[in-house]
Amino acid sequence: MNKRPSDGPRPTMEAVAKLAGVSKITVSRALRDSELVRPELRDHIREVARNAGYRLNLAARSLRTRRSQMIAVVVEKLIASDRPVADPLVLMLIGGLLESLSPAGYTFLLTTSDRILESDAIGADGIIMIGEGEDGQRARQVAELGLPMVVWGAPMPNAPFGVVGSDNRDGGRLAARHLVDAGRSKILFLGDIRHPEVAARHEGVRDIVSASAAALVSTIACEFSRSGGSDAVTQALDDGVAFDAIFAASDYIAAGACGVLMDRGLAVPGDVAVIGFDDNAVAANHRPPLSSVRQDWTAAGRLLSETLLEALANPDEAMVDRVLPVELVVRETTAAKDA
Amino acid sequence: MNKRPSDGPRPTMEAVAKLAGVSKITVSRALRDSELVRPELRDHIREVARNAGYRLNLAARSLRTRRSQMIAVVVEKLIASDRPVADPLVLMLIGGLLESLSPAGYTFLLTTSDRILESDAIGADGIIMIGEGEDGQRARQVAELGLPMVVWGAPMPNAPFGVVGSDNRDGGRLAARHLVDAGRSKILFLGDIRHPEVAARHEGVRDIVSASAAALVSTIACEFSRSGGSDAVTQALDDGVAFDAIFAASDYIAAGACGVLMDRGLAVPGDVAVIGFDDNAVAANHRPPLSSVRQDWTAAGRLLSETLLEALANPDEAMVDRVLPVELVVRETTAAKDA
DNA sequence: AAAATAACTGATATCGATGTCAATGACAGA
DNA sequence: TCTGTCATTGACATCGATATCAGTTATTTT
Repeated sequence: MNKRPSDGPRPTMEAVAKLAGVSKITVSRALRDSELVRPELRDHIREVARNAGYRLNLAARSLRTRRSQMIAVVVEKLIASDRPVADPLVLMLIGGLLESLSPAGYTFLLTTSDRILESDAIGADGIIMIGEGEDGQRARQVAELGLPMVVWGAPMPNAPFGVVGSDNRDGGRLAARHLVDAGRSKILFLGDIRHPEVAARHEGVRDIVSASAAALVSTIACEFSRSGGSDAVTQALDDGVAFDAIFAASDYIAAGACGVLMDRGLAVPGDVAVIGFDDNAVAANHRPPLSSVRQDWTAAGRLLSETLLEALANPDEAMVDRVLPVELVVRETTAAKDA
Repeated sequence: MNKRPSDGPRPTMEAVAKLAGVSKITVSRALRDSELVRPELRDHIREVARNAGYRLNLAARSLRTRRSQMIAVVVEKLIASDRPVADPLVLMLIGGLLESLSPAGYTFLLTTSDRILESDAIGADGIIMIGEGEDGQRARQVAELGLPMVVWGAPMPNAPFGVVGSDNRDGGRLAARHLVDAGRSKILFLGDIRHPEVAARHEGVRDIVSASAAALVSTIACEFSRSGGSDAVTQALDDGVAFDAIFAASDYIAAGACGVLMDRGLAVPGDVAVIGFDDNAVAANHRPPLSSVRQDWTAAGRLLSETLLEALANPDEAMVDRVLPVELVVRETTAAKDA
């Protein structure tokens, strides 16, 4: 049997040491695979420990070693029903994080930025933050805590933390070029460019239109939600803006936009081509299937944690920002104009 | 200024005590709002602590109090690209958990069942598990760790843990009754009934058909994914099963099913009515909009954590299972047959 | 065979907080 | 003046692990 016999409190190292006839420090070493302990003795101790149902006390270890082996993962808000952070993609990112943090012996503390700022204790060795907040203010505040930190977002000058993010500008370029190639010439941009990542996408779009015959006819700020998209398109239509293509900063926005267009009798992609961003489940399930720009969130998670782990290992070196490539996913909402 | 002046290591209580001219135990009490300390002195100590940039060392506290104030939240797997657990709904649940765990002073450790089982230390005061795994095996294994535990799923007899879940059977009933009311009589059930929650939905459906003129013509096991749904329907069609309604165990399955039906020239809901389960973003964004059975995940999160916190407070009392109501959401895929 | 080296194992102090119980001073009542 | 009570504050031990340095044997070297 490999459970402890009695149901009393769990044994400590001291107890295991007594059972195995050695000192507790030797138990400590044996369990940590130290070469200082004779192999047979080590195995013996391990067996004794297992039979006794021994489990390491993390609090004690952390206190002594001054490392908690925990990483705080900070999200802006979890259930703001329509922010991008409530997206399944965030789960993928978290999956990627788990995948690389766990083998390195780290566990994973989930919080929001509000909470980590107000709490009087942290108990993590480092921070991974998902989304910088408008202008990166939020990230700067969290960085004040003084822990090594990496954030997912757009690179910022003079940031006191590392940044990992998708190549948003290139994403904007890919999408815009695709629209232009499909014969579109009047692009409507939906998204809030105060958000650094969206700003980068916007620049990408401008890179393309300024080098072609197409034009960026209007930019309308909106929330990252279905209703944000519908409202924005409604406004554009009511304002009499003429456009034959929409670049939306998220798939949700794109879906909302499509809905309004079709309700008003405009064909997608016949009259207006639409492309989203993220390539989430909504895009693939949309009718007609939505073209989009895919971000590789699992890879993102891995890269974030790798970057942080490196920083933890070399506290003195400055952190490097990293950029992940994005990929154009062509579906039906961006078919060529004449097709 | 409210940051510590020098960049040395953070001060301990001992240091704060020296600065404030008291003993460290008094500092401890002051920071914990004990009435044992004279109010003015308490305020003074707090100010000194803040100016010194003092932060409580959680490891030390945990070691002494034998409580970590952390709850492990265990998910089956995070990125099995198409399992329900990779659903945004899980994020809502997590949001609900955070919402009630944080005010109670608990933080939140995210892991998978694999990892919690293999690790040699836990460091949490209790466990919340999302999904029991097939037959509840997984949950039983995790329960062996000996920590208070609550799982999200279907109630099980003799479980060594508390169970909180939606009223799946009633969900099955609501959906089936709705289909019957819409004039359907040959229902196809898509979902794996080895999964306890799906089994309960299946029973609910049978409750209704056995009390009406309708029939449950076939039950086909499939994965919780779009492709699972397409495969299952394809099989049913190829086998020559005759049906005019589909109950799918998730919205993804339903979406996959609709795709195949329409590709084969069958109208939804004209020829076949389809209803999903969960009511996630895919359902609302589907064309035509998908009817579904909604689970309130945020409430679920709250209920899970409340149940666990109660168990933590009264270790001796047995845990009670709890059931959350579900709600029928009627959209277009289940319009009446003759309409 | 003596001395030097290697290979293990152990004793002690320590990480930073808090529970327990003792000590101090102020003040009321006898 | 002396004792008892209340209100505060402090000393000490302790939670369970690990770093450091000091032993204790084997093993090799000369």
